[in-house]
Amino acid sequence: MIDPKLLRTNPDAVRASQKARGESVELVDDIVAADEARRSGIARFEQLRAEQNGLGKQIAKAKGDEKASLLARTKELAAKVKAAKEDADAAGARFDELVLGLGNIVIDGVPLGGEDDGVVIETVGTPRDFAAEGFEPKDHLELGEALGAIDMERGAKISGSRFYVLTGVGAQLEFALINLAMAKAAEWGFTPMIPPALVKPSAMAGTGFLGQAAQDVYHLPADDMYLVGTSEVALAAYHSDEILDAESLPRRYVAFSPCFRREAGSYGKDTRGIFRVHWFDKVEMFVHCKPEDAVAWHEKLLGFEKDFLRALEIPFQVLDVASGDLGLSAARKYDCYAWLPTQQRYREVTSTSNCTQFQARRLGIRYRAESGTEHVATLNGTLCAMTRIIIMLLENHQQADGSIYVPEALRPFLGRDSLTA
RNA sequence: GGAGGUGUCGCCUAGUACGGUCUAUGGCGCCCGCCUGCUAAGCGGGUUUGGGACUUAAUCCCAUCGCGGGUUCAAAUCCCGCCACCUCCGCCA
Repeated sequence: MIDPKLLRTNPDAVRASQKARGESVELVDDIVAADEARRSGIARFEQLRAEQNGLGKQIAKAKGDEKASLLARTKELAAKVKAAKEDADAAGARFDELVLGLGNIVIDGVPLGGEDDGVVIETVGTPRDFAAEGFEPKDHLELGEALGAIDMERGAKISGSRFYVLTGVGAQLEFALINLAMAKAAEWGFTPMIPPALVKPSAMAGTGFLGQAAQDVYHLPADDMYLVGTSEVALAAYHSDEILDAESLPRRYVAFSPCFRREAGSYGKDTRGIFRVHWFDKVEMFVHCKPEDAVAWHEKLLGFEKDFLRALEIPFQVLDVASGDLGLSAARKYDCYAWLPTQQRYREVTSTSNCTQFQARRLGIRYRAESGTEHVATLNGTLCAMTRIIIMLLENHQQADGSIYVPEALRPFLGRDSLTA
């Protein structure tokens, strides 16, 4: 949720942000009107209620006839109070409904536009020239099957399309990646976490995944629970309705969790292999910090992501994601796109978002500031999405003989320097 | 899943049988001040959270006793539903 005060003090900023997102600007006017209605409703209720409270005190002391006449008066008032309360509640609900659909305020400097308007701000490493090496690169599935690392057919047999089984070295590779990621994150000061992958509606709504993104989320109706698409959900909700000590910030968490995505609306896209699947495991970084530190932490998270990809010796680009492609919660987002040889293009492997105070407001995560309390800022960033990274390792590090070079950083965790069939 | 118990403003706690000076008690901790060679002790005051009135401060108003409803002029207190935790039983990695 954006700061409701902003609607009164600077509605133009909200309109501009909404426009940048390619969303309805009229919605802002509706919300401003709803806010006005809500506030006047509350004022009316509070005034009546004060009157009623005053009478109540007199009644408590009164006796006999005086009490009877006071009772008659206050009964009438009570009906008015009840009606005013209902009006105020309805206006409040209307406001909430509208304001929760409003995306975060886009940070100045974010490129304007949609999916294709992100700006490449950095390119790291150089894609290999397989032609010069004298062989045609194989894709990750062909390589993975030859190594006995990926079993798509049985994945589909067990769970359907877009499911897989990591087998043998494939499974070992994931464990090695998890351990490398966790070891690095611990060095950077993150606390390791293993949170639930099944969460309540409040956690899902608080992180902004029940809006436009709802069709991509698995819901268990029998229990009204959701399968998370990222551990960001649990790590954000971890401190919901808490007031943190300022000295305890920034709080840095790194979590391992499975991630579930319905991939509705991506029918026919990336159908081969494990690029786009309904479930994968991920190591995710999450930061709760003071609002004024959020931009700096966003850069740090991006730095950690880059460090990890560099350690795996994978060429990649950094994209400053355009305003129309941010998702509800993010005020700015950087994606890392790694080079995928068989597609001759960069594909997304990580994503880091600065959600400013948007999620914290919805979830009630505050800290004690010099004067009063203040909502924290939350940020998240992918450290290692297993399936995507496995793809990149297999394809980028394949050798002419079908073996896979293992980057030095990963060797201590995998216990070998190459993968062979 | 079954039976019972508990949930009060950081922590502990009084209050709930009987609805109304509950404007929620006391202790601990913390903050400010006084006192005092220093420290401790002592003394006085403050200390839930959110919203609002006011230019600020002081002050005041509304809501808030796990959450949501209901009864009532009036609910921490009575009724209903839910949630969390504890104990026991059953089941289970």
